[in-house]
Amino acid sequence: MATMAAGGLTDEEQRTWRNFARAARLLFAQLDRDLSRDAGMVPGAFELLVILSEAPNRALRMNELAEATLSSPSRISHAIERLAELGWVERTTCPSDRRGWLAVLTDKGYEALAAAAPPHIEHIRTHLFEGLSDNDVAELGRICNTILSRLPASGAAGGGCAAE
Amino acid sequence: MATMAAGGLTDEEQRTWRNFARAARLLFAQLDRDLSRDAGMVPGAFELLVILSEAPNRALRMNELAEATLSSPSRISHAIERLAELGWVERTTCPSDRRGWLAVLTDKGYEALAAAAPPHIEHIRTHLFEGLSDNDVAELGRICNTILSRLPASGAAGGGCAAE
DNA sequence: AGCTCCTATTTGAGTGCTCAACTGTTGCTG
DNA sequence: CAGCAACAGTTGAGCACTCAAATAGGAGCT
Repeated sequence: MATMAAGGLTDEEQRTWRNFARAARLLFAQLDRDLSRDAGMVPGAFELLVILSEAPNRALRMNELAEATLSSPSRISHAIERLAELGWVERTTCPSDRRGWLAVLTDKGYEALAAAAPPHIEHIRTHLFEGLSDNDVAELGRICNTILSRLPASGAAGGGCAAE
Repeated sequence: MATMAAGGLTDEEQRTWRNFARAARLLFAQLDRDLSRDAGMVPGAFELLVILSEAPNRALRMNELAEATLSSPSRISHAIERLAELGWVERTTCPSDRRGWLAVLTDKGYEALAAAAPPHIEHIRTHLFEGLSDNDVAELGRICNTILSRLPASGAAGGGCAAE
């Protein structure tokens, strides 16, 4: 029944596209659920905390956060406000540029991250990697890197940014 | 800097995970933007229209829609209401089960889908497939299918459901 | 019939995201 | 050193999704 969604894709491409979309969405949904159940963490908060924890002085400017998470300044602004209400980050003015703000990970935020990380990583392993061979993992990484490199404003190759 | 997010993953796994997550999110975000720009279609609406268009009589029950799109009954209920307001679907009572409702794709909805599909597919090709070899496509499909098959409540293999 | 449990769906409150203004800074240019 | 475009970030409205509660019909048992 290769009707509407078929267009100019081969059968193989259609299958791959649907599998890729389903796998990605289901996987992210599962991980988000796990994270919110285990750590009471809203989807996306974890990523912000990780990135901050890896930054020098555990601090980053808002636009750097936006870039690192591939999201809009607006989203970062809202999200950091929520994290600040939880006491997980603090905002300090940027010394070198009075327009800017630094989001700083607090000790409390670091602890929340430290508590959330191990189960989360375990879930990534069980849901994503456990069924894949070493070769599959390498192939998947390579292919995704290729996809990334062709997407607008991606920052592909090796892991991008300072987030590694 | 393999700190918090490292845990029990190898370097290769970390790289693959980050590339996969970035590629998937960036790709979906791009396609959603394209779709909403070209067709004024909210993310997710397209998928519903496709599934309805492929169903017998262009009609499906709410729970079937939920299953096919891997989403909650609640989301379907809200989403179909929005599509109904646009005149793209209609709701009729289900003859065999008075609890149920059928969502039926209208001609207007079919036209909207027919207009939206070609550019969308073209975008899938350019963003996802154009940089991949035939072998990459096959590998990616196979790997995603493996991932799917190990995820709870997935319905993997060959394309799942009637959606092919 | 009547009871009870299960399934199908809707509803509404709450929350996070997007998009389009808006405020305040910086730094280039004449 | 004005003037002004570009930049950094916030704000608020609007919308889509989630979760829990509510409605309502079916199915099986006695």
